[in-house]
Amino acid sequence: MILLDYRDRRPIYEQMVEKLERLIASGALEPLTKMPSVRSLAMELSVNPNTVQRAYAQLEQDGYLYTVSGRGSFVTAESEWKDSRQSKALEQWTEVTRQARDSGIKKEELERLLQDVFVEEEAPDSEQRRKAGRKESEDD
Amino acid sequence: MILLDYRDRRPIYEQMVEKLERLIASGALEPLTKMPSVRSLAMELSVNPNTVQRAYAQLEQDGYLYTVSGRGSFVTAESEWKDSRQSKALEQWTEVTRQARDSGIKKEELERLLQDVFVEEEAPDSEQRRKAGRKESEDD
DNA sequence: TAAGTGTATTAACACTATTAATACACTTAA
DNA sequence: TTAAGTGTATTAATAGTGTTAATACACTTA
Repeated sequence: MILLDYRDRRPIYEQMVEKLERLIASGALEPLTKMPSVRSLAMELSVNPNTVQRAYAQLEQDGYLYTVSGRGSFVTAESEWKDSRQSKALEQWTEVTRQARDSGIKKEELERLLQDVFVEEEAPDSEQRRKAGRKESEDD
Repeated sequence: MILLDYRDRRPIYEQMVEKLERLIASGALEPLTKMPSVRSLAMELSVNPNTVQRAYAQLEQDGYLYTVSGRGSFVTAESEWKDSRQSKALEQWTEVTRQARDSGIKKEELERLLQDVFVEEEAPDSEQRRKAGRKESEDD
C-alpha cells in the first residue's frame, strides 16, 4: 500500500500519515474503502502496530478516516475532510498574511503575487487528479 | 533591559530574541546603539553568558545586530534587516497561499480576506510606533 | 598588559518524541 | 459460545534533541 523511506529522518508514523493522506486526498483510496487493519499493515511494513495506530489516529483526527471499534478503519467521503482542511488553511493564511503586512509589505504586492500563485494552478492539482482517477508519487 | 518570564515554557534564549527583536523593530533601541555585553546582560538576568550569546547570534543572523569582535554588539539600521524580514515573510506567504489554493479555496475568497487583513492595519503597527518613538509590551 | 569584549568547544542535563510491549474491549462469524 | 479479528489504552524503554553550563581561546582598547 505504501513504502517507507528509511533515509527520511521524520518519524515513521508521520511518513505514513503523509502518504496515506495523499492517497485519500487524490482519490486513489475511495470513500468507504476499508483500510488494512493496524496489525496487518504493521506486519507488512515491519513496524509496531502502535505506530500504525498512531498514524490512523492522526488521519481520523484530520477527518480522512473513521473507525468502528472491532470492525476497522474506513476512508471518509471528501465532504468530511474538505471543510476542516480549508479552515486550517485559511487560518494559517490569515496569520501569515498579517505577518507579511506587519513587515511592511504592501497590499498591492500581495495582490499581484496572489494572481501568480493561482496561475500556477494550471498544473494538475489534487482535485483534478481525483476526478481523472490518476495518482502520483504514491509508491507501491 | 528586558525581563524573563519563568512561566514561559519556551527556552530563555528564544524569549530574549523575541523581546530584543521587538525593541529593535519598534525603534526603542536605535541604530548604532551598543548592546550590553554578553557577560553583563547574563549577570543582570542571572543566566549563562552562552545563553545571551546564543540570542545575540540569532539576532545577528536575522540582521538586527552586528558584532565587532572584542568591541561588542550593536543595533543595525532598519534598512539592514527590513529586506530580509520581508523576503522571509513573502516566501512563507507564497507557500501557505499555495496550500490554501490546493485545498480548494477560491482566489476570490483570498482577495476578500486580504482586504480585511489590511483594514485591521488601522491599529498601530511597528512602523508607526517607531516613527512616534513609542513602545509597547516591552518590559523594564 | 590587564580588563573588557565576543567566540568556540565540549559536556551535562533534561526533556520530549518515538516506538515497543502488553493487556483490554468490541465485533463478527463459525 | 467462542475464537479470531479488529481497534484502544497504558506503560515503559529508548533514543534523540535541545538547552544550558563550564571553560578556554582570541580580539580590542586603554
